[in-house]
Amino acid sequence: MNKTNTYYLSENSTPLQEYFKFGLSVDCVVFGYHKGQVRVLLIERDAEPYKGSWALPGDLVALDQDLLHSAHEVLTKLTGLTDIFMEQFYTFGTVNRHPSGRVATVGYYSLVKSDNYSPVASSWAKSIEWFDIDKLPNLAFDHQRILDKGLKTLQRRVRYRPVGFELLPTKFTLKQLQKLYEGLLEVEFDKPNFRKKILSMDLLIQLDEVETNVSHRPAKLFKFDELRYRNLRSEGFNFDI
Amino acid sequence: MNKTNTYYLSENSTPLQEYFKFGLSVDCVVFGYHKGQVRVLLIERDAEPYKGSWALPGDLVALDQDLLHSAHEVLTKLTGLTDIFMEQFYTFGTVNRHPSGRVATVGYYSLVKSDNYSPVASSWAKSIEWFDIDKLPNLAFDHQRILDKGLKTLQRRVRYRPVGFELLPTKFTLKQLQKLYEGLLEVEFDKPNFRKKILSMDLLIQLDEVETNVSHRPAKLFKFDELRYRNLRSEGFNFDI
DNA sequence: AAACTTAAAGTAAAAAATACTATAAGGGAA
DNA sequence: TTCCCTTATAGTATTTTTTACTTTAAGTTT
Repeated sequence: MNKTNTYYLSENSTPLQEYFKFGLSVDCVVFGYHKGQVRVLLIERDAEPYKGSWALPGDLVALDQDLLHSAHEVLTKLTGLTDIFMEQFYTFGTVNRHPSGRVATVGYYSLVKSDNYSPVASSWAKSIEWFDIDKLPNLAFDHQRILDKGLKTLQRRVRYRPVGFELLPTKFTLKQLQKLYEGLLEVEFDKPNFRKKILSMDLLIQLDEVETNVSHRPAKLFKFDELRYRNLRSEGFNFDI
Repeated sequence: MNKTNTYYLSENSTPLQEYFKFGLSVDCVVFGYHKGQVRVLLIERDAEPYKGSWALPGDLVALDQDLLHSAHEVLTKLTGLTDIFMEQFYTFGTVNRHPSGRVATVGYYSLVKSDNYSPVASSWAKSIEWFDIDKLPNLAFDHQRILDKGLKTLQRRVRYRPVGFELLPTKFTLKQLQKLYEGLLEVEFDKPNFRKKILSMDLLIQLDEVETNVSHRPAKLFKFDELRYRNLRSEGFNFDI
């Protein structure tokens, strides 16, 4: 039996409504940054299937809901966060990825300061927790694959967009910035060279302040020059770390 | 009425089966390269909705079919091409993007040699044609948006993946390769330096053949070393032009 | 054979990345 | 107060990569 082209012309015997039986879900890979460590937000499922397993926060999309809206709703429900930048990265649609039916899931990722709030488990999650990216439990469904792909996307995009600056306080030291990128990209940079590279971009404004409460020479504080970044971008500049 | 979390715990009144009414489709943005011009393959619809309009080749996915498989099937049916590198780039799922129901569509793009064959319109397409990327007709559904996003993805990815090699004959000269990338990226390269850069990647096998039917010194022919590319990739090598 | 065209190899300067050294500025302990 | 410790910041030297350009080679055309 030919199952293709059904929609555009009824050339085969499969009725149209047989195609409209997909479930569509969103899964959110919420990355958090805290003291040099990248974490990811997971929930412990309190429902079958995979009851008791850890999983990415996600949910089926309602018929009258846009995808990004759905992703935001999931995130807000689980973490209380609103207005978080989220971005789609891939859609996973293998036939047997879900035991309860044919469900394709659209992956979204976001990046937040994980020490800014405490996520609260909602009703369908037994608990919710941050996990360091290198100490993950076994995950439900194909969520490990989704997480991996999300992490790769994050690491790629973080190199070409100054997304990372959003994870720091408004005033920060170059060391903090370096630690941030080292944590996100899982690499180490040479300190003097990292300084040179960042400062040569001319994207930071040096403040007349230094850090306090350190038992050594305090570092100067900087802030991100967002206006200048926008100007440079429009001139063809590409942020690249 | 709370419509969320239905799947994981029945906290609200919407029955589970109400969520399984999505249609899922794939749309293929098939780019072709011909004499310095980038083209895209479009079909003229011979069925409602948008009967008579031009559209991207695409179709609903059957419940027992994987996404990529579906995309390949569409492409094969319309163009006769098989074993073409195709890649997912984005999923479009706006609530009202499709007049006949809630349909989310997964976008795939591919790159082919457009002068290698003549695509044949299949039963549900009145005609099929190559359009230069800057002379497009009005498109059905949200296909213009899908095409735009596909083109942007292509231009980004073509820089750091040897996708472009798919557009050349198996045996090609370095000049052909250069012209190809110049066409795709809309830039010009210095010939000796382009040579050096490409050859230093060690991704080409030099053949014992030269081009024929040219009225000047014939160039050596090369072929792409796919095995070596896979090996290099796994060692962390990144193609970058 | 000379002129012409393009391939292919080579070379030298400039720029960028990398590795490392030196100095400065604070706090803490003696 | 002075010396020591730590980390910030500045600076330098080396290597690697990119860029611009020159030379030589190998074919065809006249």
